[in-house]
Amino acid sequence: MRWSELFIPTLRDDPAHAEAASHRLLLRGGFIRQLAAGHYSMLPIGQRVRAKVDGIIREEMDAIGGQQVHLPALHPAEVWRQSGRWEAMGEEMFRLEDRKGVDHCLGMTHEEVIALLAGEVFSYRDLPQIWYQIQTKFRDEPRPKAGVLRVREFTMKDSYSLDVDQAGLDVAFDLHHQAYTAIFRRCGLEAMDVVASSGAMGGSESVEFMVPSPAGEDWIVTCDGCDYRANLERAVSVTPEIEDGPSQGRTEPLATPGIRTIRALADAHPDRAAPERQIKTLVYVVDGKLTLVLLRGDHELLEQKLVDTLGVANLRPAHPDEIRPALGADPGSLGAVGVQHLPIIADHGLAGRRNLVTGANRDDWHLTSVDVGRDIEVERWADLRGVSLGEQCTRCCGTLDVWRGIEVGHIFKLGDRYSRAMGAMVQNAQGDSTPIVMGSYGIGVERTMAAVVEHSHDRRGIVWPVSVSPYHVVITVLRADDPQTLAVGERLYNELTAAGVEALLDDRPERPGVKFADAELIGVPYRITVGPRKLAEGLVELTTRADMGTVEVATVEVTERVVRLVNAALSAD
RNA sequence: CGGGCUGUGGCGCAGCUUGGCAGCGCGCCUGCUUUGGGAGCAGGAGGUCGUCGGUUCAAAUCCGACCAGCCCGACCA
Repeated sequence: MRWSELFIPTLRDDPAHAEAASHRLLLRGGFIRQLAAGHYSMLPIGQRVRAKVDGIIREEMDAIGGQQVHLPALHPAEVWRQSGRWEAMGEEMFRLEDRKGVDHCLGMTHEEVIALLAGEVFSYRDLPQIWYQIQTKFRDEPRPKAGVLRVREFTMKDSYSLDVDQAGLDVAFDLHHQAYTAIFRRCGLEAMDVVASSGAMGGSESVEFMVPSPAGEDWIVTCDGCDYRANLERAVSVTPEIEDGPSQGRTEPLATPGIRTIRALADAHPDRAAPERQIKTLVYVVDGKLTLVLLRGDHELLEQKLVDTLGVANLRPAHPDEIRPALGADPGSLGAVGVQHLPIIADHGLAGRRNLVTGANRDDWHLTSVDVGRDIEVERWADLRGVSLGEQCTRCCGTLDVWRGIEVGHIFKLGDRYSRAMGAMVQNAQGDSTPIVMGSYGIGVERTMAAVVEHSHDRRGIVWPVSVSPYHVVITVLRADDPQTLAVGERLYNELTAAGVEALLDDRPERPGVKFADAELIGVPYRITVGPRKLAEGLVELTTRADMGTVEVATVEVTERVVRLVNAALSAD
């Protein structure tokens, strides 16, 4: 294509209000424009990049036997009511009514619709199946941010596996794991697979694909001694033993006027109330019911772990006016000693502990010499605490690191939750009717694009890998008004195009600086510079965007050289 | 939803304190010159100053409400 005929509205200045590198550079480079918070238009070169990512995804999905489908984005509420998610999805789902007053929603995901289709599979002989689509999803995010990294309307590749049993699901899951690894590698990303929480999807196992980036919104825990890696929501670490000393026989009250925090109590009584010797008592409302959540004083609750442990959707911290009638004190003086009427869930870090300090359920008083087993009736033990930087790995005793990542993909083993709800049954080899075992697998397409930019840019702009770049090579004609120079540019363009290389001919009547700056901003991996001076010696220049290295090449040889470079880059996948 | 900030030609901003002709840079259009790292000169086009209401002889400017956007947090398959 001739640049002079394209719509590539590059901006000379950084846009205000664009912090994340991908947001800033995709805007400046003329790839995207914002319509509203969380809704972006893809401009021509942005669409080309997205099509490249789509193409890689399709190739890899087809390679594992996936069949592409296309499902409606607008769903009747009835379908979601059948699975119970019409209520469970809450405010994140866009809902609307048609003219007859019937409820509908914009699809956030398609387990229900797929499970309905799966109802047309009757025999295990027709399994396994892998169905996928690349389609727009809608989620009413409370806070869209960072350009296309977190939006309310986006393209997702979602696929679904159907199997007769768990062993089949394991195979489909592994196939997707391999396909995702290949997809992200081909997009130039170093995506890491980490153990993850299944959240509201349900299911037995899930793995996220994370790209390390400060722009990411998830926290990832990795070990420096082994290959342990997990989302913070699932990560565990060694809890060092604390020496509590002998039991004191019974609890003792301690006047603590005005003290409301773990820190303040530790400062007031450093001898016996260090944070690790206190019990942190939190009160949550779980499905409408007050529940006490206990952790060691120096540990933080990771709410997702509580959600996963209890298997509930509705959970929030209790308000003080709900707590006082139940426990008789305000937050700051709460404890679980003697509490019989509320469920108590405690973190493993408190197991077997003695001589601890906790609130007395009486304002301005605490209790000392508290033994967890003796004085507190824990109904359920669980891993509830968040891992911190520098703690020990449970597998190898190595040191844990915590860093930010962008979630570009997530794969789930769902089981039969949706097939049961939607009536997707097959007959197995024994002739018994059995629910289809499903898996669900997603990739955020624009988020993957943005992750590539986050991962690969410099002060000049984006550095696309050949595989997803809007063009493979840009031919920068320095004097587009000089017929001979332009003719050489056009000849190279025609040769490259004929050889299957996607070339962009910069024939604009701009000065060289403008053309160089734009080419670097939009990140095309190779640039051929055609100027009258070098041309007189039969030479052009070939510049590699990644390192900005430039070599002079004979005009007659440059096409072959670029074809070789591009093909090498594409086949390296 | 809580906290902070911002809304003025396409982009980046000034003007607001102290009310009085709506400005600057870039970009855009025309012409001439220029052409290896975001050119120069000359002449132009383009703005309901986020919206609504109030105060006033007079509002971009003061007051109120609302809307939108950005950042932090909460939230988030």
